[in-house]
Amino acid sequence: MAKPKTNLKLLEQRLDAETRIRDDHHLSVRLWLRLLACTNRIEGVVRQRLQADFQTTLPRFDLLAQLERARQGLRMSELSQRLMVTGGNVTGITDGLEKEGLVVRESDPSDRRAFKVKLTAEGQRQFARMAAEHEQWIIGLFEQMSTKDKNQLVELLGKLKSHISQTPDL
Amino acid sequence: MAKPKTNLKLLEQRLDAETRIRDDHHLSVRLWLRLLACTNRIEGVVRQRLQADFQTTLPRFDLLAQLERARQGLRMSELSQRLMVTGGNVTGITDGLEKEGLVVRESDPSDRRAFKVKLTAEGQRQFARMAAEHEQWIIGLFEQMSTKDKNQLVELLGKLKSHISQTPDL
DNA sequence: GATTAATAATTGACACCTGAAGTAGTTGGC
DNA sequence: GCCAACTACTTCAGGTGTCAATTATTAATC
Repeated sequence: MAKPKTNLKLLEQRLDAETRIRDDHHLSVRLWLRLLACTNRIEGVVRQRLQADFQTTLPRFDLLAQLERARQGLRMSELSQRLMVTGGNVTGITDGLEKEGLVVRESDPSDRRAFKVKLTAEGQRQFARMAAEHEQWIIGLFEQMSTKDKNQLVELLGKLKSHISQTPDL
Repeated sequence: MAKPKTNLKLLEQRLDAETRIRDDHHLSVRLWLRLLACTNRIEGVVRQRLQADFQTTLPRFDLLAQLERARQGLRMSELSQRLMVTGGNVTGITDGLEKEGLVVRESDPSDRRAFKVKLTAEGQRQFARMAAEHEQWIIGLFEQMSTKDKNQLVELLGKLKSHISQTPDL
Protein backbone atom coordinates (compact mmCIF):
# COMPACT_ATOMS: atom_id res chain seq x y z
CA MET A 1 0.00 0.00 0.00
CA ALA A 2 1.48 3.32 -1.15
CA LYS A 3 1.67 6.09 1.36
CA PRO A 4 -0.61 8.86 0.06
CA LYS A 5 0.97 12.21 -0.66
CA THR A 6 -0.30 14.78 1.76
CA ASN A 7 -2.16 17.76 0.30
CA LEU A 8 -1.73 20.53 2.83
CA LYS A 9 -4.56 22.68 1.58
CA LEU A 10 -7.01 19.84 1.70
CA LEU A 11 -5.73 18.73 5.07
CA GLU A 12 -6.26 22.18 6.47
CA GLN A 13 -9.75 22.33 5.15
CA ARG A 14 -10.46 18.93 6.57
CA LEU A 15 -9.10 19.90 9.96
CA ASP A 16 -11.18 23.03 9.93
CA ALA A 17 -14.25 21.04 9.09
CA GLU A 18 -13.49 18.56 11.82
CA THR A 19 -12.91 21.32 14.29
CA ARG A 20 -16.22 22.84 13.37
CA ILE A 21 -17.94 19.53 13.76
CA ARG A 22 -16.25 18.82 17.06
CA ASP A 23 -17.21 22.24 18.33
CA ASP A 24 -20.75 21.68 17.24
CA HIS A 25 -20.82 18.37 19.08
CA HIS A 26 -19.44 20.00 22.13
CA LEU A 27 -22.12 22.63 21.70
CA SER A 28 -24.87 20.03 21.71
CA VAL A 29 -23.62 18.55 24.96
CA ARG A 30 -23.30 21.98 26.53
CA LEU A 31 -26.79 22.81 25.42
CA TRP A 32 -28.13 19.63 26.94
CA LEU A 33 -26.40 20.22 30.26
CA ARG A 34 -27.69 23.77 30.44
CA LEU A 35 -31.22 22.71 29.59
CA LEU A 36 -31.05 20.12 32.34
CA ALA A 37 -29.66 22.56 34.88
CA CYS A 38 -32.42 25.11 34.26
CA THR A 39 -35.21 22.57 34.39
CA ASN A 40 -33.91 20.90 37.53
CA ARG A 41 -33.53 24.20 39.29
CA ILE A 42 -37.04 25.40 38.53
CA GLU A 43 -38.55 22.03 39.30
CA GLY A 44 -36.71 21.98 42.59
CA VAL A 45 -38.03 25.38 43.61
CA VAL A 46 -41.59 24.46 42.72
CA ARG A 47 -41.32 21.16 44.57
CA GLN A 48 -39.94 22.81 47.70
CA ARG A 49 -42.70 25.40 47.76
CA LEU A 50 -45.47 22.90 47.15
CA GLN A 51 -44.15 20.98 50.11
CA ALA A 52 -43.64 24.00 52.35
CA ASP A 53 -46.89 25.82 51.57
CA PHE A 54 -49.30 22.98 50.82
CA GLN A 55 -47.71 19.77 52.10
CA THR A 56 -48.08 18.19 48.71
CA THR A 57 -45.90 17.15 45.80
CA LEU A 58 -45.41 18.02 42.16
CA PRO A 59 -46.82 14.79 40.69
CA ARG A 60 -49.97 15.14 42.80
CA PHE A 61 -50.31 18.75 41.71
CA ASP A 62 -49.83 17.82 38.07
CA LEU A 63 -52.48 15.15 38.25
CA LEU A 64 -54.98 17.54 39.83
CA ALA A 65 -54.16 20.10 37.14
CA GLN A 66 -55.11 17.63 34.43
CA LEU A 67 -58.41 16.87 36.13
CA GLU A 68 -59.16 20.55 36.57
CA ARG A 69 -59.02 21.01 32.84
CA ALA A 70 -61.19 17.96 32.17
CA ARG A 71 -64.23 18.28 34.35
CA GLN A 72 -65.91 15.27 32.77
CA GLY A 73 -63.18 13.14 34.32
CA LEU A 74 -60.29 11.21 32.83
CA ARG A 75 -59.42 7.56 32.56
CA MET A 76 -56.31 6.28 34.20
CA SER A 77 -54.82 5.68 30.77
CA GLU A 78 -55.58 9.25 29.69
CA LEU A 79 -53.88 10.58 32.81
CA SER A 80 -50.94 8.35 32.07
CA GLN A 81 -50.58 9.81 28.57
CA ARG A 82 -51.05 13.41 29.60
CA LEU A 83 -48.67 13.22 32.51
CA MET A 84 -46.20 11.25 30.41
CA VAL A 85 -45.69 8.64 33.08
CA THR A 86 -46.47 4.93 33.22
CA GLY A 87 -49.80 3.50 34.24
CA GLY A 88 -48.48 1.90 37.38
CA ASN A 89 -47.35 5.28 38.55
CA VAL A 90 -50.75 6.87 37.99
CA THR A 91 -52.33 4.13 40.06
CA GLY A 92 -50.15 5.04 43.01
CA ILE A 93 -50.64 8.78 42.83
CA THR A 94 -54.39 8.42 42.35
CA ASP A 95 -54.53 6.10 45.36
CA GLY A 96 -52.93 8.78 47.46
CA LEU A 97 -55.18 11.57 46.25
CA GLU A 98 -58.26 9.42 46.69
CA LYS A 99 -57.24 8.63 50.24
CA GLU A 100 -56.94 12.37 50.87
CA GLY A 101 -60.41 12.88 49.41
CA LEU A 102 -59.34 15.16 46.56
CA VAL A 103 -60.27 12.75 43.82
CA VAL A 104 -62.70 9.89 43.16
CA ARG A 105 -62.69 6.91 40.86
CA GLU A 106 -66.14 6.55 39.31
CA SER A 107 -66.75 3.29 37.56
CA ASP A 108 -67.53 3.75 33.88
CA PRO A 109 -70.72 1.89 32.90
CA SER A 110 -69.67 1.78 29.25
CA ASP A 111 -66.48 -0.14 30.02
CA ARG A 112 -66.25 -2.02 33.26
CA ARG A 113 -62.47 -2.19 33.06
CA ALA A 114 -62.09 1.56 33.20
CA PHE A 115 -62.68 4.43 35.63
CA LYS A 116 -63.43 8.08 35.27
CA VAL A 117 -61.24 9.89 37.74
CA LYS A 118 -62.75 13.18 38.89
CA LEU A 119 -61.96 16.03 41.24
CA THR A 120 -64.09 16.20 44.36
CA ALA A 121 -65.42 19.55 45.58
CA GLU A 122 -62.61 19.57 48.12
CA GLY A 123 -60.14 18.72 45.39
CA GLN A 124 -61.31 21.68 43.34
CA ARG A 125 -61.02 24.02 46.31
CA GLN A 126 -57.53 22.89 47.21
CA PHE A 127 -56.30 22.91 43.65
CA ALA A 128 -57.61 26.42 43.02
CA ARG A 129 -55.62 27.67 45.99
CA MET A 130 -52.47 25.94 44.85
CA ALA A 131 -52.77 26.87 41.19
CA ALA A 132 -52.92 30.58 41.93
CA GLU A 133 -49.75 30.41 44.00
CA HIS A 134 -48.05 28.13 41.54
CA GLU A 135 -48.55 30.54 38.67
CA GLN A 136 -46.99 33.31 40.71
CA TRP A 137 -43.96 31.18 41.42
CA ILE A 138 -43.43 30.52 37.73
CA ILE A 139 -43.93 34.16 36.84
CA GLY A 140 -41.49 35.15 39.55
CA LEU A 141 -38.84 32.72 38.38
CA PHE A 142 -38.95 34.12 34.85
CA GLU A 143 -39.62 37.75 35.63
CA GLN A 144 -36.07 38.95 35.25
CA MET A 145 -36.01 37.72 31.69
CA SER A 146 -37.28 40.13 29.05
CA THR A 147 -40.45 39.36 27.13
CA LYS A 148 -38.38 39.29 23.97
CA ASP A 149 -36.02 36.69 25.35
CA LYS A 150 -38.93 34.62 26.62
CA ASN A 151 -40.55 34.67 23.23
CA GLN A 152 -37.32 33.63 21.60
CA LEU A 153 -36.87 30.80 24.06
CA VAL A 154 -40.40 29.53 23.51
CA GLU A 155 -39.74 29.66 19.78
CA LEU A 156 -36.45 27.78 19.92
CA LEU A 157 -37.73 25.20 22.36
CA GLY A 158 -40.66 24.66 20.04
CA LYS A 159 -38.27 23.79 17.25
CA LEU A 160 -36.29 21.51 19.52
CA LYS A 161 -39.43 19.81 20.72
CA SER A 162 -40.66 19.09 17.23
CA HIS A 163 -37.27 17.70 16.25
CA ILE A 164 -36.82 15.40 19.19
CA SER A 165 -40.38 14.15 19.13
CA GLN A 166 -39.40 12.45 15.89
CA THR A 167 -36.74 10.37 17.62
CA PRO A 168 -38.34 6.99 18.14
CA ASP A 169 -38.52 5.34 21.53
CA LEU A 170 -35.90 2.67 21.94
CA MET B 1 -66.31 63.10 46.22
CA ALA B 2 -66.53 63.98 42.58
CA LYS B 3 -66.94 61.19 40.19
CA PRO B 4 -63.82 61.21 38.06
CA LYS B 5 -64.30 61.83 34.43
CA THR B 6 -63.27 58.81 32.46
CA ASN B 7 -60.34 59.34 30.19
CA LEU B 8 -60.80 56.83 27.42
CA LYS B 9 -57.28 57.10 26.15
CA LEU B 10 -55.81 56.33 29.55
CA LEU B 11 -58.24 53.51 30.15
CA GLU B 12 -57.27 51.93 26.88
CA GLN B 13 -53.63 52.24 27.72
CA ARG B 14 -54.25 50.66 31.05
CA LEU B 15 -56.18 47.77 29.57
CA ASP B 16 -53.48 47.30 27.04
CA ALA B 17 -50.91 47.23 29.76
CA GLU B 18 -52.87 44.68 31.72
CA THR B 19 -53.36 42.55 28.65
CA ARG B 20 -49.67 42.72 28.00
CA ILE B 21 -48.93 41.65 31.54
CA ARG B 22 -51.42 38.81 31.45
CA ASP B 23 -49.99 37.64 28.15
CA ASP B 24 -46.53 37.81 29.59
CA HIS B 25 -47.60 35.68 32.54
CA HIS B 26 -49.14 33.19 30.23
CA LEU B 27 -45.90 33.27 28.29
CA SER B 28 -43.88 32.36 31.35
CA VAL B 29 -46.06 29.35 32.04
CA ARG B 30 -45.89 28.25 28.44
CA LEU B 31 -42.15 28.61 28.48
CA TRP B 32 -41.88 26.52 31.59
CA LEU B 33 -44.05 23.75 30.21
CA ARG B 34 -42.06 23.65 27.01
CA LEU B 35 -38.76 23.58 28.84
CA LEU B 36 -40.03 20.70 30.92
CA ALA B 37 -41.32 18.78 27.92
CA CYS B 38 -38.00 19.03 26.08
CA THR B 39 -35.92 18.03 29.06
CA ASN B 40 -38.14 15.11 29.99
CA ARG B 41 -38.13 13.82 26.46
CA ILE B 42 -34.36 13.90 26.09
CA GLU B 43 -33.79 12.47 29.53
CA GLY B 44 -36.22 9.68 28.74
CA VAL B 45 -34.42 8.74 25.56
CA VAL B 46 -31.04 8.72 27.26
CA ARG B 47 -32.38 6.66 30.13
CA GLN B 48 -33.96 4.10 27.83
CA ARG B 49 -30.79 3.69 25.82
CA LEU B 50 -28.54 3.40 28.86
CA GLN B 51 -30.82 0.62 30.04
CA ALA B 52 -31.11 -1.12 26.67
CA ASP B 53 -27.46 -0.90 25.64
CA PHE B 54 -25.62 -1.01 28.95
CA GLN B 55 -28.08 -2.22 31.58
CA THR B 56 -27.38 0.81 33.67
CA THR B 57 -29.08 4.01 34.69
CA LEU B 58 -28.64 7.75 34.31
CA PRO B 59 -27.67 8.53 37.91
CA ARG B 60 -25.03 5.80 37.85
CA PHE B 61 -23.71 7.17 34.58
CA ASP B 62 -23.63 10.69 35.96
CA LEU B 63 -21.72 9.62 39.03
CA LEU B 64 -19.14 7.78 36.93
CA ALA B 65 -18.82 10.85 34.71
CA GLN B 66 -17.90 12.98 37.70
CA LEU B 67 -15.26 10.49 38.80
CA GLU B 68 -13.84 10.29 35.29
CA ARG B 69 -13.11 14.01 35.42
CA ALA B 70 -11.59 13.80 38.88
CA ARG B 71 -9.06 11.03 38.80
CA GLN B 72 -7.79 11.84 42.26
CA GLY B 73 -11.15 10.73 43.59
CA LEU B 74 -14.01 12.62 45.18
CA ARG B 75 -15.57 12.69 48.59
CA MET B 76 -19.17 11.69 49.00
CA SER B 77 -20.02 15.29 49.84
CA GLU B 78 -18.30 16.53 46.68
CA LEU B 79 -20.27 14.05 44.60
CA SER B 80 -23.40 15.21 46.32
CA GLN B 81 -22.73 18.83 45.36
CA ARG B 82 -21.69 18.12 41.81
CA LEU B 83 -24.60 15.85 41.10
CA MET B 84 -26.94 18.25 42.87
CA VAL B 85 -28.57 15.51 44.90
CA THR B 86 -28.63 14.80 48.61
CA GLY B 87 -25.96 12.87 50.45
CA GLY B 88 -28.20 9.97 51.26
CA ASN B 89 -28.83 9.46 47.60
CA VAL B 90 -25.12 9.39 46.77
CA THR B 91 -24.61 6.72 49.41
CA GLY B 92 -27.10 4.47 47.65
CA ILE B 93 -25.78 4.93 44.14
CA THR B 94 -22.21 4.49 45.29
CA ASP B 95 -23.20 1.30 47.10
CA GLY B 96 -24.57 -0.08 43.84
CA LEU B 97 -21.56 0.88 41.76
CA GLU B 98 -19.19 -0.51 44.36
CA LYS B 99 -21.08 -3.80 44.37
CA GLU B 100 -20.68 -3.90 40.59
CA GLY B 101 -16.95 -3.25 41.00
CA LEU B 102 -16.88 0.00 39.03
CA VAL B 103 -15.96 2.17 41.96
CA VAL B 104 -14.11 1.94 45.28
CA ARG B 105 -14.28 3.84 48.52
CA GLU B 106 -10.76 4.51 49.75
CA SER B 107 -10.50 5.71 53.30
CA ASP B 108 -8.90 9.13 53.56
CA PRO B 109 -6.04 9.16 56.10
CA SER B 110 -6.33 12.94 56.56
CA ASP B 111 -9.93 12.68 57.70
CA ARG B 112 -11.19 9.41 59.04
CA ARG B 113 -14.82 10.46 58.56
CA ALA B 114 -14.42 10.80 54.81
CA PHE B 115 -13.76 8.61 51.77
CA LYS B 116 -12.20 9.19 48.42
CA VAL B 117 -14.41 7.51 45.86
CA LYS B 118 -12.48 6.43 42.78
CA LEU B 119 -13.10 4.64 39.50
CA THR B 120 -11.67 1.13 39.25
CA ALA B 121 -9.92 0.03 36.06
CA GLU B 122 -13.11 -1.80 35.13
CA GLY B 123 -15.09 1.33 35.90
CA GLN B 124 -12.93 3.36 33.57
CA ARG B 125 -13.30 0.82 30.78
CA GLN B 126 -17.06 0.64 31.08
CA PHE B 127 -17.50 4.37 31.38
CA ALA B 128 -15.37 5.03 28.32
CA ARG B 129 -17.60 2.77 26.25
CA MET B 130 -20.77 4.38 27.56
CA ALA B 131 -19.54 7.95 27.26
CA ALA B 132 -18.74 7.60 23.57
CA GLU B 133 -22.22 6.29 22.84
CA HIS B 134 -23.83 8.81 25.10
CA GLU B 135 -22.27 11.72 23.29
CA GLN B 136 -23.55 10.38 19.99
CA TRP B 137 -27.07 10.16 21.38
CA ILE B 138 -27.00 13.77 22.46
CA ILE B 139 -25.54 14.90 19.16
CA GLY B 140 -28.19 12.92 17.33
CA LEU B 141 -31.01 14.39 19.34
CA PHE B 142 -29.88 17.93 18.53
CA GLU B 143 -28.61 17.40 15.02
CA GLN B 144 -31.66 18.71 13.23
CA MET B 145 -31.25 22.04 14.92
CA SER B 146 -28.96 24.55 13.24
CA THR B 147 -25.73 25.62 14.89
CA LYS B 148 -27.08 29.14 15.01
CA ASP B 149 -30.20 28.06 16.88
CA LYS B 150 -28.15 25.96 19.25
CA ASN B 151 -25.90 28.90 20.03
CA GLN B 152 -28.90 31.09 20.64
CA LEU B 153 -30.45 28.53 22.93
CA VAL B 154 -27.27 28.12 24.94
CA GLU B 155 -27.12 31.88 25.24
CA LEU B 156 -30.72 32.32 26.39
CA LEU B 157 -30.56 29.40 28.78
CA GLY B 158 -27.44 30.93 30.21
CA LYS B 159 -29.35 34.09 31.02
CA LEU B 160 -32.21 32.11 32.49
CA LYS B 161 -29.83 30.06 34.58
CA SER B 162 -28.14 33.11 36.04
CA HIS B 163 -31.50 34.68 36.86
CA ILE B 164 -33.01 31.68 38.56
CA SER B 165 -29.88 30.85 40.48
CA GLN B 166 -30.58 34.05 42.40
CA THR B 167 -33.91 32.76 43.64
CA PRO B 168 -33.27 31.58 47.17
CA ASP B 169 -34.10 28.07 48.32
CA LEU B 170 -37.28 27.99 50.32
C1' DG C 1 -7.68 18.98 77.96
C1' DA C 2 -12.82 18.82 78.29
C1' DT C 3 -16.94 20.43 76.34
C1' DT C 4 -19.38 22.04 72.57
C1' DA C 5 -20.24 22.86 67.89
C1' DA C 6 -19.60 21.63 63.20
C1' DT C 7 -18.79 18.19 59.50
C1' DA C 8 -18.80 13.43 56.71
C1' DA C 9 -21.26 9.87 55.93
C1' DT C 10 -25.06 6.47 56.74
C1' DT C 11 -29.69 4.96 57.84
C1' DG C 12 -34.73 4.71 57.70
C1' DA C 13 -39.27 6.31 56.30
C1' DC C 14 -41.73 7.80 52.54
C1' DA C 15 -42.84 9.20 47.68
C1' DC C 16 -41.86 8.52 42.64
C1' DC C 17 -41.04 6.14 38.62
C1' DT C 18 -40.28 2.22 35.45
C1' DG C 19 -40.85 -2.28 33.42
C1' DA C 20 -42.77 -6.69 33.58
C1' DA C 21 -46.23 -9.76 35.00
C1' DG C 22 -50.95 -10.56 36.34
C1' DT C 23 -56.27 -9.88 36.39
C1' DA C 24 -60.47 -8.72 34.45
C1' DG C 25 -63.26 -7.18 30.75
C1' DT C 26 -63.95 -6.24 25.44
C1' DT C 27 -63.78 -7.10 20.74
C1' DG C 28 -63.45 -9.16 16.22
C1' DG C 29 -63.30 -12.96 13.43
C1' DC C 30 -64.85 -17.65 12.62
C1' DG D 1 -71.63 -18.41 20.56
C1' DC D 2 -66.47 -19.07 21.14
C1' DC D 3 -61.83 -17.92 21.53
C1' DA D 4 -57.72 -15.35 20.58
C1' DA D 5 -55.98 -10.87 20.71
C1' DC D 6 -56.33 -6.66 22.73
C1' DT D 7 -57.14 -3.13 26.38
C1' DA D 8 -57.63 -0.97 31.27
C1' DC D 9 -55.87 -1.22 35.29
C1' DT D 10 -53.18 -3.11 39.35
C1' DT D 11 -49.30 -5.23 41.55
C1' DC D 12 -44.55 -6.08 42.49
C1' DA D 13 -39.56 -5.52 42.45
C1' DG D 14 -35.89 -2.45 41.93
C1' DG D 15 -33.69 2.00 41.43
C1' DT D 16 -33.96 7.16 42.50
C1' DG D 17 -34.91 11.02 45.30
C1' DT D 18 -36.09 13.74 49.74
C1' DC D 19 -35.77 14.82 54.63
C1' DA D 20 -34.78 13.95 59.38
C1' DA D 21 -32.22 11.48 62.72
C1' DT D 22 -27.88 9.05 63.99
C1' DT D 23 -22.91 7.89 64.36
C1' DA D 24 -18.21 9.00 64.13
C1' DT D 25 -14.76 12.24 63.78
C1' DT D 26 -12.72 16.83 63.78
C1' DA D 27 -12.40 21.68 65.16
C1' DA D 28 -13.02 25.48 68.25
C1' DT D 29 -13.56 27.60 72.52
C1' DC D 30 -12.71 28.11 77.10
